[in-house]
Amino acid sequence: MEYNHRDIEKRWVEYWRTHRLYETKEDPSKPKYYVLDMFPYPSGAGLHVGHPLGYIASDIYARYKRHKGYNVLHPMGYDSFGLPAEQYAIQTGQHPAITTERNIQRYRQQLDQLGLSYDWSREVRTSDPAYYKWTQWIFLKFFDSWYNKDTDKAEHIQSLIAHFEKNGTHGLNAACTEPLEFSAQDWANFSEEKKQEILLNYRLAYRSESVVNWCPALGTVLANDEVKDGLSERGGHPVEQKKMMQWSLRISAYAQRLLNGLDTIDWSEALKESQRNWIGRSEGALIQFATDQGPNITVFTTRPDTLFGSTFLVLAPEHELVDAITTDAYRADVEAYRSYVKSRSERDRMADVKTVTGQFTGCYAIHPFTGEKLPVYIAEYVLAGYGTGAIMAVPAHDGRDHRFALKFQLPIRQVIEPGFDWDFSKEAYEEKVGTSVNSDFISGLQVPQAIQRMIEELVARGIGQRKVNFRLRDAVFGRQRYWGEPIPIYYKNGIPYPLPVDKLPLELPTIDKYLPTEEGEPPLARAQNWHYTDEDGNRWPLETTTMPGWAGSSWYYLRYMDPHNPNAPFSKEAELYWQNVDLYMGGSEHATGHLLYARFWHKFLYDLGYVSTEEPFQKLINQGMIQGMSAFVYRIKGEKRFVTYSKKDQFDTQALHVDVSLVENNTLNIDAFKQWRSEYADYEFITEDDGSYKVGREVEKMSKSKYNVINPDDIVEKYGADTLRVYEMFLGPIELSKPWNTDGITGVYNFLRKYWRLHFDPKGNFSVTDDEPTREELKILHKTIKKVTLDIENFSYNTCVSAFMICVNELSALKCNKMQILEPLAVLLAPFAPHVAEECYQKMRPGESVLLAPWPIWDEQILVENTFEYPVSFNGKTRFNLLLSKTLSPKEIEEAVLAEPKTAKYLDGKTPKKVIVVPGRIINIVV
RNA sequence: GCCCGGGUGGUGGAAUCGGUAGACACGCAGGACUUAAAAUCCUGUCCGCAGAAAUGUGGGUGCGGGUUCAAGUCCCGCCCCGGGUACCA
Repeated sequence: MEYNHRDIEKRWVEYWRTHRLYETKEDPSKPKYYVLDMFPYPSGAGLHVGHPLGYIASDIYARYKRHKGYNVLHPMGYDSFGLPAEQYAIQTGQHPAITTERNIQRYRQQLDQLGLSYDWSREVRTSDPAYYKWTQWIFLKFFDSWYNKDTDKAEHIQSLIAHFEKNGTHGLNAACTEPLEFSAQDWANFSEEKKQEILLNYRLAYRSESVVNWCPALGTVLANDEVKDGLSERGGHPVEQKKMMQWSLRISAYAQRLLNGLDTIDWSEALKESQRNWIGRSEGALIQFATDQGPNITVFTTRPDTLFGSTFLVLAPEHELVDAITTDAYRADVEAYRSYVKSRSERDRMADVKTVTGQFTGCYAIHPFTGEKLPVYIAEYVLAGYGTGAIMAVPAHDGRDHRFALKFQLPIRQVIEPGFDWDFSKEAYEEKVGTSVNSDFISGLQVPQAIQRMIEELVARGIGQRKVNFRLRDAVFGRQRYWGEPIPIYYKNGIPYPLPVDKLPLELPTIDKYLPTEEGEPPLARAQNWHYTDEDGNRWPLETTTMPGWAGSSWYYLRYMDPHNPNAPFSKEAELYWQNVDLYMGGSEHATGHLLYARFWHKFLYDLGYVSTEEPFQKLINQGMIQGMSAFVYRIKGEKRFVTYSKKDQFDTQALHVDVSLVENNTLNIDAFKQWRSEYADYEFITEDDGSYKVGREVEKMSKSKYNVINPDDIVEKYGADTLRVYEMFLGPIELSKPWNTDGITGVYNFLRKYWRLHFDPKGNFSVTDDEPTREELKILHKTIKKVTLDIENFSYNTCVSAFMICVNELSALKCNKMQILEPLAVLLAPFAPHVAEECYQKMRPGESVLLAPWPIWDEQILVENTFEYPVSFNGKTRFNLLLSKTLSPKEIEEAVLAEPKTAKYLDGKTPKKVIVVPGRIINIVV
């Protein structure tokens, strides 16, 4: 009998399930540890080999922590609202809930095969009304809250109303959309509608105009990645930028706290840096410019010290003052330019710096100090959403302004002296280092002092103020889609009101088609009876947009703590026990989206007293992406012939993706290919000289459409879950991206067989003995315990696997079959290959699960070495090794090495200048 | 464009603190066992050059510079690849 993974894995999966070893209860006698994976979107393509990378890595840690005596929460669920299911529904008419359910079942089946230690009794699904009831509940909390900048936290809207009743806006310091001013008397006299409108200006969930990709032909809003080169990906229709009334969440109120919190959590510096950049705090000033067309223009600048170098102003084309300042002579040109900009996405506008475009408005601003007339332009490189949507251009000290000035032949005026030669006609000098020149009262000051002095002067003259600006924008929260959480709001005379809590969940209605209405209303507008009937029997229309994909994923980690609670999102007790996630594993593509939104929701819930921690995820690890290795065949254009890779350049060819399952060692199975694509059955193949057809290869994202998806099922079937688990960890560091390649999998499979054979004789009989281990065997074991323990703590799983291989190789060479060695080894291996470890462990300790065994501890005494083989190098080049006692002092080592006959040879008669001795490391002789 | 990663043999990768570059695997080559194959086991394998071999010798961690007794590791300037860029999740 040989190692039989099918038999072993089936048996122990069943055992763990019936013994409920993965289920977790709150247990105050043990320390808690919460290990979480970013839950997947259950796509129709099923799980691919990239998904398990993070799941296995976190599973190993969860299992390790259980061995270490922690009460581990390790749940899993599904982010089951999303666009692909809706797309599929549009095409087939199939309700997204049905396809989603089917996909989830497939995911579950695939996850179950991998031996992951999830507590499935805690599963959550974002599209389940029992879950999204609480997503809606949290939304209503946002709606009922405002942000008090004095207490620096969210408060109930009642305290704002109380403030208005007492003082109006006087003394109010609140996050808002527009600054407002009114008295307590005014407030008392406002109509109900007016009051509600004012409150909306302060609520954390509010409505405002924001810009979207509008596709008139499809009658819907598109995501940026549904737009390619200004056309919709579906159908290729033109897409324009359009302003639309939308729900937003006031995340900007939390910008500073989101920034500060980063210092308290254990995430990679790279990830934190991404979030810092995304939040984008910058200190500067607002400066007002008078114009010859009436209205003042307020600009935001981080470089008020360069005000004297400003030679023109630029407004975002969408800026609200554009109409007011444009002179009649330029109105037509300005309109034409604005319609051009409408066709450009924000990303195009930022990415494309080579094409400089803009339009003069005919308006001139007045320089506040020199009185000089500065032309006012509109240009796409100024974005409406950042700062005030208007800038003072300083071409000498800003690259974008410089390019613009060259294109429109505007003056470039140096106001900072870098202290070395600089050709301002060629390039802007952007560094914040140097001395102010040509700048009146700040001339001679260094940049930081010049900035301060300028702001003081602006404030003194009443034409400017100090301002901290954040790049972080409020998060648009409405989607023109069907497959998302309905927003629990109804409208009375156009004013939004919250649905009473006892009406939650507001469930998705059934509709005939998953498309927008003919009038361009979102799909929910198709629903019959999409109304709220109040206590008096009045019917009010309900909100028709739904929540974005990130709504449900912003708090799911809290629901796992108490997943079936019908009365609250989670109980106070469960929250106090589990607190927050200790280890969060997921892809780096979520660096600024999900991870910022979830932190924001968490802080909001903290302000309201629902959670007891300020940050949701203490430690976070990004697993790398497993990429696909796409294969290509080359069709000769206009002919019925394919040409092999090495000869493709002799023809004009077109590369076509070919399914990677039809390729082995870069050789295409031509018959299988013809069967796969019958339209190519009569094609001719120009092959290599040996008659084979070689495909081209390219590393790409794993995707169904690229025919490069590798599914874990076949590997589990052929080699078993343990092999897949160990292999994926062996591939390299978890945070590194790499293409999937099964070439090395036999090495891992052989290792597990070799491990198994330590316990069984060639006939398959269990053959472990109680003999006392030798010192050498103990040394191998303890070396491995140390290495594996430390490497798990560092999440360096690939080197753990190497350590296991070395250990098993060495034990095999010694023919070691001793229980005192193999029992601790089984515990060490259990997090990585739980099935085979359980098989071997239970042979040694019948009826006891390896999952519950305590983690072995290494004995440093056994590992002590008293000699070290020093590499001896000459001028940094290693020449030979020298075995010396570890007890020698550096001086004795130096003497020993100089006495060594080989040393004389490399000295070649010269005297050493210097001998560097690092005890226990290296000897370097400088000649 | 901007922000964040990454680049080491034929391949995946190791080198945890600036201290022997290439651990552990895959692949390849040779050998043992076998009628044969598979499986297994053994040996070799960064690249040149010299040598029958032992060995000697030079080069080498994307490219170009620098710091240091010593650089894959630190610093400066480039090149290439991947991810994100606010309605994919």
